[in-house]
Amino acid sequence: MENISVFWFRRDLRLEDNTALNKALLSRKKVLCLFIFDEQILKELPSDDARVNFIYNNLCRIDQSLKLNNSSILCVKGNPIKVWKELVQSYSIESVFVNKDYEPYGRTRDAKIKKFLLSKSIDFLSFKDQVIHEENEVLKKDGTPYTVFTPYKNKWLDIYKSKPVANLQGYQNFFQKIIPFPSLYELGFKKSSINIQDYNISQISKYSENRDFPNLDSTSYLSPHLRFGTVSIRLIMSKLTSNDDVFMNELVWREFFMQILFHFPHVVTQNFKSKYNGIKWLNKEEDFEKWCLGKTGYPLVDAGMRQLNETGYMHNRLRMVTASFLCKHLLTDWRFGEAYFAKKLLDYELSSNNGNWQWVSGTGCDSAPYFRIFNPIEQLKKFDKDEVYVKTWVPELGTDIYPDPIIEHKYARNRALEVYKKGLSG
DNA sequence: TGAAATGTTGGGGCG
DNA sequence: ACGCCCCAACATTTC
Repeated sequence: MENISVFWFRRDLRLEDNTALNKALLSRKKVLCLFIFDEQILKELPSDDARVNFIYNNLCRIDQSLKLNNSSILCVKGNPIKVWKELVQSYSIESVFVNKDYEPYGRTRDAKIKKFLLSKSIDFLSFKDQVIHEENEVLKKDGTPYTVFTPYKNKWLDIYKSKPVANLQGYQNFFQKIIPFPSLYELGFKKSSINIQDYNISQISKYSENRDFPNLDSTSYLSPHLRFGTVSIRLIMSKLTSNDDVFMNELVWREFFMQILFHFPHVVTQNFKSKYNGIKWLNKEEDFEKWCLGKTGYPLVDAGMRQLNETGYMHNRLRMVTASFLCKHLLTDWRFGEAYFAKKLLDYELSSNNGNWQWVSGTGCDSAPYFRIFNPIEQLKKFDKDEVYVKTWVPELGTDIYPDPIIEHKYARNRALEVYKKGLSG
């Protein structure tokens, strides 16, 4: 049996500028491409999940280009460790190439599989690909991680050197075998009504002037593509100019929260700052329901939530407004909001979602102070003055079907200040 | 990547 | 001309 390398696709669904794939193709062994639909993860998802659809469509696209070269993606569904145990029986594998995953679940999974493969004398080689700087590349002088954004960003920029984007080399090195690609139905899923759209790089140059105005719809729609790796972060960085510093900041925030999650994995379930542990959340079920459905009676909050529910996207400013409303006005634990966003957002990324929810709730590292409370009426005046955005998503606005405010702003504000103050310790 | 409360200033109306 | 009041506009502090 021919010795081969395996390249395992995970959240890097592209052939272009893919670090581990390029390394594999240069390894002088034929490269078999693999994707595993992890049943552990899939079983939590609805059968028409848009993100599964997106992954599936991108794998199909890649499989089609590989088939032009008499190769294929081996696409299977199962428990990753079990899949690997079968694979080493069916193929004579010399090395396995992956791009590094930094999330707790991925790290545990990879460690287990690496151990198994090494026991079979198979190399497990992992590479930095989804970030510019990974967890231990941006550290303070004493070698510990940053927990404050600005100094982190300064160091990040300080050590950034642009690298040329790698071209795909060695198409002829793909393992020559045509393997049928499973249908979405065979994987236990069906077509979603929600679509992940292409990104639009040309919006980036206007990011700093437009970013606060949701009605302009001037977002790049990059986030799901960075999440699933359908574009490389190096390619995006290479498109930025010195005028794009505000946009670049957001990319640095992305890596800031990734390294926070890496070094402080307790944030997944706990406050980053334990002195906020004493906050007495009200967690009223009916309030949370109304927030989820976009029926709070605050037009801007409701518009944001309905945009999320209907499209899987939410404009950045609305993420702050809706999150602040849930935590501060409704005194609902940020974990409920985080879980809802995780379920709905097409660009859901554990590190960013968790980091930003904790930022809003005041419990996170370098977060907004607890007494900073967004006024949804003021925010509407400032950022959607002509009410174009709110009317798009809340068509019944102004009629008597539209509900009265769930809570009075001034009362809610004072209540939040009190409850937060009382809950603080240390 | 807030907002409200409080403080200060300065112009205009008026006696 | 002057002091007084009112209040808008802006600045600072507080939450």
